[in-house]
Amino acid sequence: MPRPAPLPAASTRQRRKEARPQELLQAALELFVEKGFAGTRSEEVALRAGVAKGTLYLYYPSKEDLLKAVVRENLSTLIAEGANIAGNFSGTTHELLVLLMQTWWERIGDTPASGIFKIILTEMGNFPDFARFYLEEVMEPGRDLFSRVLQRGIASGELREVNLFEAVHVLIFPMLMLCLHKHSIGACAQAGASMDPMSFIRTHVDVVVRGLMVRPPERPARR
Amino acid sequence: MPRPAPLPAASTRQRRKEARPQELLQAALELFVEKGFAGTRSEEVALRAGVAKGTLYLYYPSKEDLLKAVVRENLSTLIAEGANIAGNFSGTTHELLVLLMQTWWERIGDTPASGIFKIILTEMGNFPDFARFYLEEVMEPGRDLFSRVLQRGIASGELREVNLFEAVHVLIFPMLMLCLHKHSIGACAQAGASMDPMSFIRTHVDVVVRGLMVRPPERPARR
Amino acid sequence: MPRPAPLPAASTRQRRKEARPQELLQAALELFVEKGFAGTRSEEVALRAGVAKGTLYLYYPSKEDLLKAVVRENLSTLIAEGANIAGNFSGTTHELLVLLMQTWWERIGDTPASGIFKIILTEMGNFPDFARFYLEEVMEPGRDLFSRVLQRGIASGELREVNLFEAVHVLIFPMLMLCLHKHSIGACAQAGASMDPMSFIRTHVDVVVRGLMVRPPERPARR
Amino acid sequence: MPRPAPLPAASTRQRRKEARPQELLQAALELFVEKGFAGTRSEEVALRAGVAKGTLYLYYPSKEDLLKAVVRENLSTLIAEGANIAGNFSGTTHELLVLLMQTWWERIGDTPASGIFKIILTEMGNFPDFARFYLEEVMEPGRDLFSRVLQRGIASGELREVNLFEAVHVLIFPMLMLCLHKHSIGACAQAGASMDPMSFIRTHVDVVVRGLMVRPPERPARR
DNA sequence: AATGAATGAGTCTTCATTCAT
DNA sequence: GATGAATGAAGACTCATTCAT
Repeated sequence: MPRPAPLPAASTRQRRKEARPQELLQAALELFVEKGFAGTRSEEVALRAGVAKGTLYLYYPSKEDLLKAVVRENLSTLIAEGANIAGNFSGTTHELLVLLMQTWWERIGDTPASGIFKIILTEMGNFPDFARFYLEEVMEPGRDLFSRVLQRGIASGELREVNLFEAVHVLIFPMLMLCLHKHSIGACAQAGASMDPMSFIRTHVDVVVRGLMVRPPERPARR
Repeated sequence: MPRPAPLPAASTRQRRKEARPQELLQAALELFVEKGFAGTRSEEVALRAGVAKGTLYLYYPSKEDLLKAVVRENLSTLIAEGANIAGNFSGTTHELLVLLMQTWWERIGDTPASGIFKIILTEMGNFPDFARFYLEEVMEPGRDLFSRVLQRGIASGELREVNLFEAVHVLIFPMLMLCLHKHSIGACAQAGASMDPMSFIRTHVDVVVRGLMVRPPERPARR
Repeated sequence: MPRPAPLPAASTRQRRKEARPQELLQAALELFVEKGFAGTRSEEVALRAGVAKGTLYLYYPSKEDLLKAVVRENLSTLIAEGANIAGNFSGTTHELLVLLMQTWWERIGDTPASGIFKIILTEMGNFPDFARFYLEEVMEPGRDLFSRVLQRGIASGELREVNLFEAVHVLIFPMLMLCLHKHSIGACAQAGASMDPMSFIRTHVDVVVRGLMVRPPERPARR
Repeated sequence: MPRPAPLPAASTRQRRKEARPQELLQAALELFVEKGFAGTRSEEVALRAGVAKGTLYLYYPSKEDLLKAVVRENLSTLIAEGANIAGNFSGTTHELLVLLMQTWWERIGDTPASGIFKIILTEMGNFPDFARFYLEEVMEPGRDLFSRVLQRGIASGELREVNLFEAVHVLIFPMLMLCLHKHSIGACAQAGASMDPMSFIRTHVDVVVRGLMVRPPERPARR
């Protein structure tokens, strides 16, 4: 990919200016996840983003607006990723679920964006529009995605008939807890034997898919 | 000032006075869960407990101490219940797990004490001793309990050999999410189709235990 | 001066509490007049009233509300006094006007309440409801009062027919300027020969009433 | 980029540059009058003058200096006009006073410069040098001017002997109030019946001069 | 010269905590 | 013990001023 134009290379100031919103959102996400929204001072956010107190307010008119921007930013990431991953797939349902979960972990779980779940969890009560936001834009699409996958498996005879709504949550909940865990206990030094997320995901999907199968393989292939 | 009636019950005032710490802890738990620790005004706690601002400080020297008392109180509840539930049991591992989970939900999940998980999750970062507290007194005992149950199942030939540590989390994580869910989305009016926890727990344990079985029943017994 | 009743003498705290709003309004009036609303720090008001910063906010939810309370308080004083002064009077129009003006000066002009005119003047632009407030509750009643007095004089043959609206302002404007003057130049040490307000008022009314008379006295009685 | 037209007049940019200080002072005067000095943001001044925030500081080193320049500028206008208006006059004192007042209104009262009185009034307390400034350069010359006019009238037998100092203020105060009025109530939409200043001035001078006359005309000539 | 992004001192306001009653 | 008036440290936000472009 040749980059023929030597580029006028916008001045440092200009370049910073364009990057600012992202940098501030990044810093805010981290701090809101670490210390909570109310527990984070707006100056801390600015400082972590490498600017002064006042600069924050050039980009976001209030701390609350900053929070909203953080949520919007990271929620749309989630939505986009979700839709993206669904795609066309032709393997077994088991394989599809493993792929979905692993991809999701790589793209979100293993990313600062994973912190958004903690924010949503804690601030949904204080900012009711987050609830609508999250339900409509994330939870429902996510549930639908997994519902369709399970239905596909049932239709193909791979899986037995179960309460879809509940089964979907059996699949999803551990993934969410993995994110929450990462930003709570996982962030504490004391935490002993930590889990390898990828390995956990394989075990999780393996156990759940087996549990949903009409008839599991005679001889467990792996592990 | 004679107190003529020896009375089996202390005076109302006396009774209230003795109940105060409990009432304050109760109010604090609720508010800390709803709005977060930093987002809760100490006067709110007092008011919800039916006393004046100053009274709170007669019982707890600071808001932080109040939080610590809330956590200690509810964590010890957790511990006590945990030890209580384990007990001697002679049925199948599946039955034992269903019993454990249902009992746990009845005693804790369906109780205000379930909010403690949200508090722990959000405040662990700000109050590092909570981490030690929680890890040593709750998580490890809990993990051990379920580890032993699974090992029992493996030993008896019911379950296949899996990574115990991970399998335990596949069992536990959805239970924790159930609590967190209850205090976030579950508390929002907008939340659509809500889940019946008891039914979810049955499905969850059913799916996971099947997924862990050496060879699941030829004919699914239920559902 | 006997003080027969030993008086239950409400506790100092209680007594202060009841006096607070007044004391704060008093301090706020003074400072807003001296330095303008925007130029006065809310802490200054509190300090001048002898309380701490935070105490102000126990009584008035914001600096702006404090301003509104100051205006309301002093405007209602004005209104009350105005109605009071009008009264029944049986002397000449000249005498009535002198009495009105002198009373008004004693009750308001020579009082901290006189500062309200400066506040109204400067803040009317920033707080449009003050305009309505002042117009309806003060200016119009005041204009009406003086209009009626002049009409009385015209009806009795004392005064010639003039444009009432304008004549009223010829009477009123110097009185208002006297107040404004007192809180601007009058408050500056450098101001040289200062004016005796009472004397000025006599001269003012004397000149204006003569100027309005059908035929002034052959021989000026005084001065 | 050729600039073909040599142009007899300096480039637009040049012209604008030379006009800048005036434009800034004009904008500042308006805003300080509307919202007060403390209530005006320096950026607003720049924007109203059509330049960017920083440009203001190329001309005035601080907001306070800007205020001082505004006051100086408009005070010297006042002084110049004052001296200008006095002139040689040969009619009656009444005619002279009407002429003086009307000219003053045309040149100042009906001009943005009239706002200076509001600024002086409100900022005299915060900027004590304004007091000296205003007293020495405006008030005293003004008082002297009117004093001389009245003395001329007394000397000529037109006017009776009165306390000159007070009489001068009876003449001046309504003129000042006219200006203040224009920038407060007069600027509010709600204000009902507004006054025609020129008509008011005639009535005012008429009434006051009659009131000062030794013996007013047997038959009032006008109105 | 002109701009406007950035700064940080200064304000308003909140709220944990104290203490006279 | 209980109260709630009072306090003042702390935090959100503004805006005069600077300075790189």
